[in-house]
Amino acid sequence: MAFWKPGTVAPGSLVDREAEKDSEAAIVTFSDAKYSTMTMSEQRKQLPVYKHRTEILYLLENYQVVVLVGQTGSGKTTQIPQYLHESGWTAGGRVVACTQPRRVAATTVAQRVAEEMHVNLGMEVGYTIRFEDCTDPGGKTRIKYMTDGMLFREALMDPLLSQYSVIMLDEAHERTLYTDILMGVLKKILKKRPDLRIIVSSATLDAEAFAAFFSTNRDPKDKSKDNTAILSVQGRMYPVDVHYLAEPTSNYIETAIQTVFDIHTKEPAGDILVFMTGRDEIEEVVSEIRERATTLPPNKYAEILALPIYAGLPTEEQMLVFEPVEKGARKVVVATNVAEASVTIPGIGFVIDSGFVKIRAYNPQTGMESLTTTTISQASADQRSGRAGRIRNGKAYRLYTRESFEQEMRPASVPEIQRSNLAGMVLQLKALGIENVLRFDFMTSPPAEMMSKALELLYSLKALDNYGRLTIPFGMRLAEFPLDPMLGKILLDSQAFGCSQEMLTIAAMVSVQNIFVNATSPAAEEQHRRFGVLEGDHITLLNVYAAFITRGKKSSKWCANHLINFKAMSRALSIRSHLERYLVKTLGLTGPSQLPSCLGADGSRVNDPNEATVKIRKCLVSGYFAQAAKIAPDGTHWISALEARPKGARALSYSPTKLWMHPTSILFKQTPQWVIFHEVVETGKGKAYMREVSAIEPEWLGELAPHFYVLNKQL
DNA sequence: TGAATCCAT
Repeated sequence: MAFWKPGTVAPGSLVDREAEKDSEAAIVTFSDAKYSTMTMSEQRKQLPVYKHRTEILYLLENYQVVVLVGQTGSGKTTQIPQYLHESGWTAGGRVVACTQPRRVAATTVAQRVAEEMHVNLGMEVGYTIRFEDCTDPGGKTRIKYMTDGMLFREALMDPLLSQYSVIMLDEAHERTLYTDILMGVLKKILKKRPDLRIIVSSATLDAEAFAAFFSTNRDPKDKSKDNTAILSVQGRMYPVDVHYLAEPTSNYIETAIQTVFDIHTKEPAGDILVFMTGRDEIEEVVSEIRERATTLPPNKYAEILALPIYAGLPTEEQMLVFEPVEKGARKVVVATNVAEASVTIPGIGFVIDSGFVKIRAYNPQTGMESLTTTTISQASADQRSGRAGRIRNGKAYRLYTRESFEQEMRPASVPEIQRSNLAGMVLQLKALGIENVLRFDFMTSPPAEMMSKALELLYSLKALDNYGRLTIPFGMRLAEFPLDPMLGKILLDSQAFGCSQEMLTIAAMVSVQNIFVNATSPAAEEQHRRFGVLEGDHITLLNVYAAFITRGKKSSKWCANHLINFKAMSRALSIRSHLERYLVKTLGLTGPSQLPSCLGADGSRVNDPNEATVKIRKCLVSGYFAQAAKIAPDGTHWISALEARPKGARALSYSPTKLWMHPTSILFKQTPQWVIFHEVVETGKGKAYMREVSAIEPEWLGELAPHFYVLNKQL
């Protein structure tokens, strides 16, 4: 059976593919080098998805949207794009895209597929992630792995995504912000491009919902009008025995530790993975296990090795969890949610699940994000348990009752789009020509209040006009910038302030996390202070960066000496150079040398330093004016400047806000009267901490944002 | 006066 691909003149034929197989098999006998060729192709056929190859291709002929329910280990991500390529979907210069929620996934999967196809990565098979385009500039790339956010951005350049014949939205059940928006955008594109095909790869739970979202069939009785189909593919997973607590625990940390020792003393070999919510808990569990392990009779039980893993941990320490332990010893990895989907630790036979996770949620009333410990969803619980069944039969110990799982946990987590700051996304939708964003077809709509808040901010940044239309050229330029709108505005305005070089550095530095290694230690604080200035964190970061490229010669040794995270600095360097390229292009300049600086090229202050820091901080105010605060009378905290706005000019939904200086800020022990800040994080204890803070003069708010702080005498 | 789930552009 041959398949016809809409819009193609050269359908692939099974004859060709049979010939390929023959030649491969024939060559095998000649050399060991080619032997690996056969094993790779044999390996491909062993994957569960291979059995569904014909069916997948058939469905794609007949349905615009195929929802693929595929469990872990089915091989869908690496194989389906290859099947499409082999059967002609990439003929005529067209491309098959496969989106991933994470950068690492996009790069590693592309690497693997390039190996399977015996091509160089970046040619027939490539990937695109932010700031890294590993595809063929000559247009030879046929299979493209990319982050979901990148595909969304590509729609800005080409609203019909015309080069793609098939787009596979992988891991759609994770419901990331960009996957969700892409679904709405693709639904619109499908109306104009009947030749386009979409594969939505999802977990069992929401397959019907995805299909219903894309369905254009208004007549459920007439199946011939269906444009969507659902297909299930088995995974390669071993069964996992799930155990619940008989009674709820009041202390899951202690219960987790006890369960570790129960497993260790009663169960056969196999490493243990423990899910906790954050660094503090992880360190506590790890040190308790280490301590109690010393009391076990050494000749009776194997050695037990407890290791932490979380995103903020330095890379070298993270790597330890992937190393095999000595024979006979048992590894206990205590992890945050990184181990649920982002990181796979080999050799896990047992999972202990606290049932909790920290999630970030945006509060439109205060414009702040909070970080709170929440009960996980049933889908998360199953995903966590599944981590025990990757090598052989496993066991999962859930530190909650079956009743709690069935009655208290929601089936799936709240989609990201319902708990995010939507300003950047709304701006990009406007740039895509979607004027009425409130009526955009979302798979799950965000709360109306979050949309209003986003529109209000964009209006105050002058990216939207009185009618809610994108302003030209400013709003359009801002939308094209791959940054948060407030940060984007300071870069676009930096030319007028004469400090573009400095703002590029600052924007890059606030975009990476954990510049200081182990920032809470006294030694790290001391190093931090060496770069510190009273103007605040932004200029301190500028000093760190300048020292890194001049005195530090971009070396890892210098970083180690100053307790600075080398990986973070390298990333900042790369982000900066990309932002620089964008800024040069957006401003219509010929090269980076045309971008003004208020300091010397090497970061030393050749001009009046005071004048320079004023320029930089004023420029920050031009983008961050909505995030300003004034010190409280008792000097212990700050009050959001929104409080100082006249009633009529206050945010639609406004509540007065106390803000605290984050202990990692260089201004922690200082009392600047007025500040602006990059972000606020509200912790579980209900305290809102400002991060990346700079001292400002209140007059600047009136001068640079008169439309925002209307006639305010209090400033 | 004291603190960091995790991604993405």
